[in-house]
Amino acid sequence: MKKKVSLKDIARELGVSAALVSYVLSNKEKEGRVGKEMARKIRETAERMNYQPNYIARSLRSMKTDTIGLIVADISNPFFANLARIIEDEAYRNNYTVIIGSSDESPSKMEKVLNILISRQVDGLIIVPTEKSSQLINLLKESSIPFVLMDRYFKSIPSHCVVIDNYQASRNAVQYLMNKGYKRMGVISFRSGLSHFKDRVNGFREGLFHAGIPIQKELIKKIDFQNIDEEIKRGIKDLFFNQKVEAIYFTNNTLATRGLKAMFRMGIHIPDDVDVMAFDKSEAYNFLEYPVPHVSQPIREMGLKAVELLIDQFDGKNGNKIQKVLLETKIEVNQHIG
Amino acid sequence: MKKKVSLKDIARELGVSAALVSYVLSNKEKEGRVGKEMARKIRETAERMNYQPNYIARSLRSMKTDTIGLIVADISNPFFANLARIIEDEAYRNNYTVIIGSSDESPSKMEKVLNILISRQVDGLIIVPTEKSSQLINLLKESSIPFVLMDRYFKSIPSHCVVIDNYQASRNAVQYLMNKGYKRMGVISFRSGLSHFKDRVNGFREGLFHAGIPIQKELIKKIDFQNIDEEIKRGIKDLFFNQKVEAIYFTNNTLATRGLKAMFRMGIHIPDDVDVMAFDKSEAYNFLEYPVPHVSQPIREMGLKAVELLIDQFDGKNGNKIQKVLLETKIEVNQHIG
DNA sequence: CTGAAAGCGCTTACAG
DNA sequence: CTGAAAGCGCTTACAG
Repeated sequence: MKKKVSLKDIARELGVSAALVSYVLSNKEKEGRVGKEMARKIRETAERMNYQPNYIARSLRSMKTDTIGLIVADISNPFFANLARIIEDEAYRNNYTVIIGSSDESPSKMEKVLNILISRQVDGLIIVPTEKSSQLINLLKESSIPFVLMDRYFKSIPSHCVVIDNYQASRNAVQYLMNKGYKRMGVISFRSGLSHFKDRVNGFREGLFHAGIPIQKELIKKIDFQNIDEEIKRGIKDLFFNQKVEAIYFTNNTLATRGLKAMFRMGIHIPDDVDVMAFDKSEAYNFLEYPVPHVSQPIREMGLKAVELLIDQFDGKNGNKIQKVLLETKIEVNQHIG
Repeated sequence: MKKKVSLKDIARELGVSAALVSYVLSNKEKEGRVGKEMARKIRETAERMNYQPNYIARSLRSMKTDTIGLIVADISNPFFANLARIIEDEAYRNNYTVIIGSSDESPSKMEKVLNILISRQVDGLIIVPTEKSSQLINLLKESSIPFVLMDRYFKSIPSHCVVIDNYQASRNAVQYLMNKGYKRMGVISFRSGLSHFKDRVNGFREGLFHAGIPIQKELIKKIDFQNIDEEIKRGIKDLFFNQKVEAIYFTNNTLATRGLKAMFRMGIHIPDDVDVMAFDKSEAYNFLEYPVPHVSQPIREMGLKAVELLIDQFDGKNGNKIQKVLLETKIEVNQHIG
């Protein structure tokens, strides 16, 4: 185990003070204070001894860790994995590293992860908050640790956030289906208090309402997180056989892929028997005879913007003004892999 | 901005030394040194003042950060995302956090990420090494920072690693196809020096060889990372129309999903026109009429084992003996979502 | 049972 | 242009 070289080692080697070495190696602005010749020597020696600054010591002094905590629902979900990748790249580009944690949509798990990340002194957090975590977010606000909510937010808690306009996205989706001539449509969503699912269902409902199409409760299926495949199958059966809908709208990619799979297994043909519309894209859509129209989220913009809003807070930009970024979605019909 | 309370604050509050507080709050073994009554008071006060230990300071002292660096090819790839999730959970369970970085299969990017993680003083690393990174791994070995290679390794460099038996997996896959009565088969793989792709192709080749089936170069298609869709299409066309193979073997999930998609678009029917076999699972398989037989990797075991091997190194278990874990794969035919 | 002190490696205000 | 010193918050060997 080789001992790592420290500032002091370099200083001793050259017979100068550690302070001087620090100025040359780390404190760019004040480097002018040091003699050109000495600066050169110091840099040379540091190179030769393969000096690597100790970030921990630096952090203790500076009260900054250059680390961002990222809490998503589940990093193994493609949507969050993609988001994480964007954030990772953007963070590295700004000289930050990223510590990840998954909440599994559980507020207690989220609290646990949050506390761990805070105790690790992350400079700030990007959070996809779970259902029923508004209390926690309120507490976080009081702690004055910079953070940005992503994908979801709480209407009752003003906070920096980057979300899409879920309501409008669903309105557009319904409009798209109505333009195809459909009048009788069903929606399959999660039984969830999360704002984005609510907004998606509301957009669907109100889109129909504004078109003068009566809204029936039976056309809105709410699926439990726990028992997705069973409930989806039941929902589709009812919508298709009993309600005789012309189209089904799935409010996220999990529901869409599972639902499409179920329809496929049941021998229901798309779009002849019934048409579909999905929220989010999925690689699976490529394997259907019929391209699946879907609401496409600007994942890249979301990630970039979240990092930007966080770093703006570090830099004290925008004063104390809460930045709420609402991104547009679009409807895509043909999906290209990679 | 509320100042965080420190050990000293608690000590002052109670009129004792910071050392005492530290013993009670952190140094479980030596807590016996402290009076029961005083210990109670200290704990109570810490609770009341909402004391949170400063990990940075602790790390500086202890030379440990309780952080694991994870370098994968691309966190947005489902295989690595799943792996990352297992590792994340297992790390948290052992009181470690995880910093992630993606290499994009580029050795220079891998080096950059590696250096960043090392400078952040991670206690150890779990690495999916890129092609041509053996030099880098050798350097890492000299640095004596604990690490575990995963998914791939270098035969020339003895190091802790967790991999599957790619060669045997392919032998099994070929056997599976031969049992179905096929004699003329093609394989589609990447043009890559990575050991696992080589082993997969070799297993295929030798499986045929041992069965006395002549091996023709034209049956082995090597695809470039850069231009996957084009080359795959060409490869499949040649295998199907010119070589008239009975089955095609894809050596990973990217190749399989893209290849299947291409076949689907070309109107090639599976398994009537030609049969297939894949490496890795994919959600997309669910949407084919015909279930796709594939080699299934024990992702969970890989992740758990990698963390275990790393922590064993921290604890000085197994002496200096290099632990090379070779996991078994199995062939799965029916895939279940979730 | 408890305290004073050193030190982890760095940064930076202060003094010259 | 350069150095001595304090201090970030913690742990732990030493002394009593």
